[in-house]
Amino acid sequence: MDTTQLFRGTLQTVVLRLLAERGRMYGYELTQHVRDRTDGALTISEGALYPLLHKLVANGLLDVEGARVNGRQRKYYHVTAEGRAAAAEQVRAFEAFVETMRDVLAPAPPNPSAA
Amino acid sequence: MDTTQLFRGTLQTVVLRLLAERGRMYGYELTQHVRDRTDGALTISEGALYPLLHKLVANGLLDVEGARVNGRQRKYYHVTAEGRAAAAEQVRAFEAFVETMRDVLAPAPPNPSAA
DNA sequence: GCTTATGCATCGGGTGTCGATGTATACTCT
DNA sequence: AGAGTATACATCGACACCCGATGCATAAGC
Repeated sequence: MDTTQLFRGTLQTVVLRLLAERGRMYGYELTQHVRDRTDGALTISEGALYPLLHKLVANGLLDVEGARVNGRQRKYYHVTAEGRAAAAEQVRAFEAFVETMRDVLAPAPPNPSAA
Repeated sequence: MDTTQLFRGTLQTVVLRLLAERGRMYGYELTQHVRDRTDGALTISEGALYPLLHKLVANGLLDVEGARVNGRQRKYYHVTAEGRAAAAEQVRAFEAFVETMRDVLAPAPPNPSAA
């Protein structure tokens, strides 16, 4: 089956979080880093990443900085203050989501007698 | 923001798991049960639920059983053997997904020196 | 008799993602 | 010199999943 479906809506959180943690990264680096860090469990497709990066810049969550390294073009991204706040909030939202999911998927709910 | 986006791709897992746990339920009951169990954090829209139930039946993961209670029509669903296996697998997949997410979202990864 | 709750259902549209495709430069191997 | 691979950007068509609106029908409450 496809685990992929679950990652839907997570990409933005991942990108913001990684950039918040690591200061600045460029697109290709993001794909490689995530692939390595998850042992291939999560791979960011370029078709999803680049449009997202553009959108995040347009929304003021990221800033871009062009560069040229070893003759190759790069675009370094880093989070804005707003982006950093968004990252934190989305990580929190993810934790809440997991919590909710566990409540639903739990084998048996505890008796809701008292508070 | 919308926490809703995260639940994408989770609905099938939720439905299968609940039915595997509780034996049999009907559509409306599923929506109410999930709403109550999560204190409103997760609400299953009918526009998402009914097509899914039909699909799961078509795929052999669920069986249907028509009924009439208090003059009102109901359709009880219960998991097949295949559905039960799928439920277990999808819950496992969800746990793996969460695990992967934590690896990515973790503040700092441990040094990957030894096993 | 209107509204609310129960209970089923479909359908149009939006959104996020994949996969394919395209461009360009640098390195490696033969 | 030419082919293949890695690096690095980007777009675009198609698909899957879901929401919100809408519809039908019965029962209960006001």
